[in-house]
Amino acid sequence: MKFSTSEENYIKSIYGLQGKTEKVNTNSLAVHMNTRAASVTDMLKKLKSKKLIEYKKYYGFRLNEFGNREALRIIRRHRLWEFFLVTKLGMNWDKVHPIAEELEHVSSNDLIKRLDNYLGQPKIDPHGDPIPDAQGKMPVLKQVSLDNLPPKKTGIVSSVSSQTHQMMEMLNHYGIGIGSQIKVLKSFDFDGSLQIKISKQPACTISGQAAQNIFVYDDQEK
Amino acid sequence: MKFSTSEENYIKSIYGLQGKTEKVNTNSLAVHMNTRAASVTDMLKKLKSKKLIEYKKYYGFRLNEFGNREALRIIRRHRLWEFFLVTKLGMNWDKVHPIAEELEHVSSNDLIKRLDNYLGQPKIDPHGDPIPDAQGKMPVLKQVSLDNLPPKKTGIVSSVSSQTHQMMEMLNHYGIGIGSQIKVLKSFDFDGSLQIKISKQPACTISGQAAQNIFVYDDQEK
DNA sequence: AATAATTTTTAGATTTGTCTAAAATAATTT
DNA sequence: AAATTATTTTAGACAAATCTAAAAATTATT
Repeated sequence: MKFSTSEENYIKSIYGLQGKTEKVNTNSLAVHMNTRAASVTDMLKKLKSKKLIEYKKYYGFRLNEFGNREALRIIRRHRLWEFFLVTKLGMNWDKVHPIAEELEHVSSNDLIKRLDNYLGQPKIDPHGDPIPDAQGKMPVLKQVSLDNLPPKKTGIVSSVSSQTHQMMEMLNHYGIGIGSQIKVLKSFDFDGSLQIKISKQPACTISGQAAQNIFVYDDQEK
Repeated sequence: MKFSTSEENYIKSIYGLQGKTEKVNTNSLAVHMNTRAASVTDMLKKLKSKKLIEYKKYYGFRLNEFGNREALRIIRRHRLWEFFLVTKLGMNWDKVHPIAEELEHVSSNDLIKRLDNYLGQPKIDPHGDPIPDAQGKMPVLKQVSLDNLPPKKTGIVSSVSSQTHQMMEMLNHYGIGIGSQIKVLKSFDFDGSLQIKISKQPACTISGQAAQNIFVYDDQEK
């Protein structure tokens, strides 16, 4: 089934809110979407008629099974595009959201399947959020900053906490990017610095400060 | 200035039609866009009020300077996305049009600039159509099928005339893709077969029939 | 429990883009 | 040149998505 851009935006927002509370109320959705309560009510009727939500007047609402599946499909598209924009086009992670907001509504399953493959089936987006798989399952991967990765264990770089010019310069220099496979060879208690190895590159050393700002997830977890 | 998806589609269609005839008439645009003449008239009023077209009632219309610039920006986006879909995601060129139709309306200049760079500033899309540059200039590059490329002259593969499984298998095998730099070392009059060299690969031989279906453009032209 | 305050819904209007049917204009034919 | 035909525009309606203002329902307060 196909949904309009507006419907998709509502679905996504409801999904986001119901994560925190059990049932969502009209006003909070209106605030979250920067619109009026009346507009929300109108859309709720439509989403109900399309069987995406449970909704009782004056009571509250939530996505049903079908609605949740749809939300996850949209979130998957959004996060894959964000990953693309950062890793392939070199945009900063704090700039990609509004563009992914537009790209996520392009509705071709084949496109998304190919994009996913092209990007190497990433599990975590550049903000560190998990990317639902094609079945709508959210990977549960714990991320740790590089200084907390046990030595000899490899991790995949999922995100970096700042994308200042200075930080990016250093990461580029060492060949560290999102998706890089990285292993801590040795950590020095003296100053917290780490000797690390990135696949197919010679070992190098980075400061503890740098390591605190690089996040990785466990390679092996299924 | 920002335009709606619908406005952009009209701009693009007018551009396409006025290429052939001098002024465009309401009915032909309606047919071209699969809509009614009345809808076209409505939109013409809006495009006129936004100063994109010259339009005199009952007479005809055409894009003005500003409208043409806008059309070329849209076409640029469309063709860059087509190039992306074919060269990066491996889609067939005869499948990419409807997806590019959606992607072309994503309106971020930074996105397009980066996409262009990422793709290597391509000049020709996978259908063999020129891609306007950032200033809206259409490159004028003559394309020839590989069997017509003079020996010792290098060309860039711009398109292939069929994307059957069999064709793609062969191209993959030889490492020939859109954007490949290719040189004819020797052509054999006996059967039309060609010995060719693709940059960074050993020389190989392809049949005359294959060569007729591979199009290249002149490397050197500015 | 009655009143006040808050939240949600309805009623009706607006904007964008579309449509059909009818009127206006232009082009063709006799 | 008058009549017929074709094209284009207008008038009025409709669907989607939004809004404001008022009414209805719920929740909180005295």
